[in-house]
Amino acid sequence: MLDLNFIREKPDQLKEALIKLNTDAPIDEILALDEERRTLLTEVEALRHQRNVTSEKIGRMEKGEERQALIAEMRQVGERIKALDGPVSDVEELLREAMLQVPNMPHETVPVGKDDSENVVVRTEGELRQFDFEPLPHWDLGPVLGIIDFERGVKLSGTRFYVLKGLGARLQRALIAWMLDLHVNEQGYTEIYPPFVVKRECMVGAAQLPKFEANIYHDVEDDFWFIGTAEVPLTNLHRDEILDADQLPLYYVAYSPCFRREKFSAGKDTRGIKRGHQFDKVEMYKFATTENSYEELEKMVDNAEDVCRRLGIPYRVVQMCTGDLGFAAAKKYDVEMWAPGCGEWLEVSSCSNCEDFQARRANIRYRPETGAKPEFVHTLNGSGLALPRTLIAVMENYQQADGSIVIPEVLRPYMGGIETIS
RNA sequence: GGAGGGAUGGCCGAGUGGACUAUGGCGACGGUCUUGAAAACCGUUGUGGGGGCAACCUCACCGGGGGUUCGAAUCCCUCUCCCUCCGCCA
Repeated sequence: MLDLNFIREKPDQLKEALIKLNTDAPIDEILALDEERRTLLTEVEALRHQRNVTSEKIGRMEKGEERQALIAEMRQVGERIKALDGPVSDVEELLREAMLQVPNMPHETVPVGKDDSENVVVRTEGELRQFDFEPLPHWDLGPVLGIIDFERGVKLSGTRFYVLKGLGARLQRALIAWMLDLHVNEQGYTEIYPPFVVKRECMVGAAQLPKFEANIYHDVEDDFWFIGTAEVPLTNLHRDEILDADQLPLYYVAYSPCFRREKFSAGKDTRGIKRGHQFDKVEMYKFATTENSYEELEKMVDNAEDVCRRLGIPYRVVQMCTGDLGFAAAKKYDVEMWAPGCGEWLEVSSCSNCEDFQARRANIRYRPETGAKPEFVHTLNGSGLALPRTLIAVMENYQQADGSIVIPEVLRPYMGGIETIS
C-alpha cells in the first residue's frame, strides 16, 4: 500500500509511474473518495464533539425540565450521527479496497521497459559445461533413473503434480537441509518453521490479496489460505508490531511447501517439474530500516548466488525492468541457473525490496530511536532457493554419458556419502 | 467435542453507567542530589484519523463486530483467542 498523503499530494508522479509499470490503478477514484471521506468526517466529528460536551453537562445537572430538553436534543444529534456513520464506513471501505489495488512505485534505479523482454542481465557467473554427448532434459533423466514418477503424480492429484522417489526425494531433502544450514550458519539468518495455511489478513498484509485471489488455494470451511510462498507467514510474523531500531535488520529463513493454482500460466511449462501446483522452497526474509534496505537487497542476492556457486552451477543475475516488477516490489533481481538439458535459464530465486509497501499493509513499524515516532520498516524477500528448479539444474548439469548423476560435493554429507545416482 | 474462567496502555494490574487526561505499580526517558554511580525525590511517558503556518483544537481506540443509552472499559448479543478440567488423539 502507498501513503495516502503521497497520492493526495503527488497524483501526477504516481500516474507517471503507473505508465512505466505498464499497469493501471484507480487513482482518480481514490482522490474522490478521500475528498468525500474528509468532508463526512468533519461533519460527524463536530456532532460527536457536541454530544460529548453536552452529555457530560447532563451528567452534572439536577433532574428537571432543562435536563430533559437537552436529552431530547442529544437524541436528535445521536440520530444524525447514526445516519452519517453508514456513509462514512462505506466510503472508508471503498477507499481501502481501492488503495489495495495500487502497486508499489519502482525505485529510481529500475530500468524502464515494457515487459520481461527488457529485463537487464547484470552478470553471468560460472563456466557452461561442455558436453561430449547430448545432455538430456530432467523429464527424461528422472523416469529412467526411477527418481521422478510423473504418471503416478497425475494419478494422485492430476496435472502439474509429480512424485519424487528414492534418491530423487532424498536429493531434494538434502538440498533443503544444506541450504538452510548455509543460511543459518554462514549468512546469519534465523530459521523459522511457519504455518503453511494462514488467515485472510496475512494474505492481504503480504500483498497476495485481494489482487491474486484466483491463484490461491483456499479452504472455505475454516477460512484457511494456503501459502504460495513462505514470504507470506514471514511478513506477518511482526504484523501489528512496533520493533526497536536496534533489533534491525532481522534475518529469517524458512523452508516451506508452496501451493499455487497457476491460473495465469495455463498451458505454460507443463513438461517436467519446473512449474507445479505444489513445490518446496527455502525463503530468505529481512526486516530492515529505511536507510539500508538497498544494501540489504544486494547482500540477499549474493546469499542466493552463494548457493549457486557452492553447487558449482552456472547462473546469471537479471534485473527486472519496470514492466516486469510485479505488484509489491520496488526493485527486483532474479537469479537463474543454466539447465543444459532443457536448454534454458531457470529462475531459481527472486529477490525483492518491497520498501514499506508490505509494512503499511501489515502495519509493521519500528522506532528509529527512543521517543521518536514509529516508522514503517522495509521488507525484503528472496528465494534461497526454489527446489524443483534447483533439482533440475543439479540433475541436468551433473548428468553423465551413461545416464547417471554425480552428487555435488557439498551435498554428499547430506546424502549419507552417496556420490552418484544411477 | 463438553463444562467453567478470562482478554484493560511496553509489562503487571484496578476499574459493574457520568468527575481531570482510564487508578496504582514496574519499566523507559528527563531532571535534582553526587567526583561518578546506586538509592531517594520530582517530572514525562500509547496509536491512528481530521483541522490549523504554528502553539494548538478535535474524533476514535479497554480482544473483533453489532446493540441499548443523552452518555458504555462497565449493561446486552455475537465472534475470535487464551487458561483450567474432562473426552479424543500424532
